[in-house]
Amino acid sequence: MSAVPELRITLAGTERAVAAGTTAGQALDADGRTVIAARVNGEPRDLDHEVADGDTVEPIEIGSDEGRSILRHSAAHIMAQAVQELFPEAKLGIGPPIDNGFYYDFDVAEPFTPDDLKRIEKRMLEIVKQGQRFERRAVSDDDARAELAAEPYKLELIGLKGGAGDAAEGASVEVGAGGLTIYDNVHPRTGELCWKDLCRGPHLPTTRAVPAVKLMRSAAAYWRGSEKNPQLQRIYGTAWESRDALKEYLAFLEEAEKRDHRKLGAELDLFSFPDELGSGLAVFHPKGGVVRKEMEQYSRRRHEEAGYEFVNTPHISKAKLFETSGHLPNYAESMFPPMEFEGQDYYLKAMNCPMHNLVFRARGRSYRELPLRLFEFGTVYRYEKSGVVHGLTRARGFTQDDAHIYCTTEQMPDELDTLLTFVLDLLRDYGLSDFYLELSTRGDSDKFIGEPEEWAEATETLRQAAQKQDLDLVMDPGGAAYYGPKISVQARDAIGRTWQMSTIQVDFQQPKRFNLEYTAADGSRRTPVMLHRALFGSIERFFAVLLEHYAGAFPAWLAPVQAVGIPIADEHVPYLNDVAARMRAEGLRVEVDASDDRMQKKIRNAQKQKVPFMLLAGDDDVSKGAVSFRYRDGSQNNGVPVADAIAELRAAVHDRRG
RNA sequence: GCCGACGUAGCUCAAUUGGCAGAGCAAUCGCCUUGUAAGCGAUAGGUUAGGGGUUCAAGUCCCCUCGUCGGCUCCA
Repeated sequence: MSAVPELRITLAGTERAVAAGTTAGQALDADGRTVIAARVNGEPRDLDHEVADGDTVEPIEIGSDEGRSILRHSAAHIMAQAVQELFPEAKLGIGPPIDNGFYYDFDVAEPFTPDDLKRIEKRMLEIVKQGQRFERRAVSDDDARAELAAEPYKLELIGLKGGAGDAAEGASVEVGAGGLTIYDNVHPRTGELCWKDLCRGPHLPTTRAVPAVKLMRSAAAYWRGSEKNPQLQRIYGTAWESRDALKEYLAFLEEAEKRDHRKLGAELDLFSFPDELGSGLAVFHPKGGVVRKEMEQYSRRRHEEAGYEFVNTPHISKAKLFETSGHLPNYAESMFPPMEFEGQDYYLKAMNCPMHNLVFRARGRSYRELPLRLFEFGTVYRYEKSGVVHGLTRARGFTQDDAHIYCTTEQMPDELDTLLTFVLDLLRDYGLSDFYLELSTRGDSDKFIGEPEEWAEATETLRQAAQKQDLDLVMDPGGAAYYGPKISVQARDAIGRTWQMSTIQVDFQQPKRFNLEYTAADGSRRTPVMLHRALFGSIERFFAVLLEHYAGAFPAWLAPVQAVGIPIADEHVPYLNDVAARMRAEGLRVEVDASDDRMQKKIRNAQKQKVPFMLLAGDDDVSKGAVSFRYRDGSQNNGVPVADAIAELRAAVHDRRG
């Protein structure tokens, strides 16, 4: 590298001279293990990409988001190579990096077995050990077609190039916007070509730069994401910048499994899904009922304070109502089939809004009544496809905390503003604190109805309301409901997973379809704007989110049993019964464990039920008129006078603390 | 709905690969029990998801139905 400098590049913010032919890796002095790629003028590139005069070159580290994507994409290549070595008939689909890992789709005669996955993973580790080089090569479309003649799916992707919007998710990693490139995997010593794939890149310099990789599962997936296409076999894997990072990820998965609300629901005796009822239909047990009742009561109180009026509507209706609302033509297949009697089709309601519209329309409305906020815990039934039901988060019958707000166009900005603040405040009260907002807008599809100007205005109003909150705002183009744009509140839970919580939707359509009117101050008749909003989404779903967020250890105000009295010996039971009675008189949910079990066993049982407070009493406590606290975390506070203990419980419940 | 895996006592899991359905926990009964996560004993609990088939013999093999799980698609 003693040649006369010929190029000037920018490195770490300072300009530097390098010889012509210098690669990004050389410029960065990259080791290929921690710095595994480069960003050249903002574009990710391989380390052996030659820099040009005036380039800005930055390192990409393997542990960064971008670095992990490159690592995972490279791991997907390695997996595909292993698969084709072991299953020469396998045809390649696509293989992009995804959150926490990667996948690759294959067309094979037989689905992969867990045993196959083990063999594939073993072969992958051999490839990693070999240290094959990833080498980039530009090809013409025709050459690519010739080289990939045996890969029908790749040929299809080449044909799609340019029409990127049409391509399946992930296909852009194969064929970018520019010319086609193929990556060759080359044996480091023999120079032998081991494998190749159509790919935009970039990649790790060699397979050896994969520090930790593991195959997770296989499953079928439709080619290019369409039900109409054949199903390919997808293998999911994960790859990380270190063994420790992989271990941490696996521990996270284990923790998520422990928190699974379906599992906790059974362990804590909260709810169940009896087969006799049918798929996706839950029964809440007494303990789950307590949690649910507390959730509802608090919500109801806050809604009352916020000016909502409570309505009740039936569970079934003549078909005509849902035709008027516009739901039946569009969404008949996700409603339960109708029951027919008295010459009419009756449907189970899948949404509450049409019924609320009827409440609005029941009499003449004045502008003085607006905004009119109608609230209902409305139970709806949706015929979810059999493969999608999932515990309480995707059920076939569930109760929405549903409200519809009718207001004037002029009132809408203020209403949205206070609504969003109200929603976030309430979610915080339930213990969620980490949010971002998503704004879902109209897409190209013809499923969206209504005037573009109305959409634009509503979208802008939503955006302004969102921006007043000091939260990140993510755009979701095409994600709107067919009748209007929406804001949704996304919450991160205790272990960092995000859940879509509340939605706020603007609807210009239904007021028109239902001929909703109010009389304005000047005596004219006008059509109100309608806002749909649910905070929990569904009570069941929110229940599940809280259950997983708290890992079953609900804060005292929600806990089914807030305290358990545990006697040291039988003779202390009457004393604890008396303490418990005093606490119950204060509205606290307290039980005494008077069973034949030993005190240690009782503690274990209460601990497993995640009861917030254990109140122990033996001779010491009885003589002092006290109880000894044991908290869920194992800590203790002994000899607390009963009056203080009651005050402590009351305060914890009142403040909605642990 | 599609692909795959799975379904044994309330729960978690056995059953030597086609040869007598069993254990721990939970439940019930009894004995015992003074300090922070399992005291001891006994009893009861099953048409092996349901139905059909192959076989001298089926929890085990085959087919159908139902359900669950993991994905795909979908989520107004």
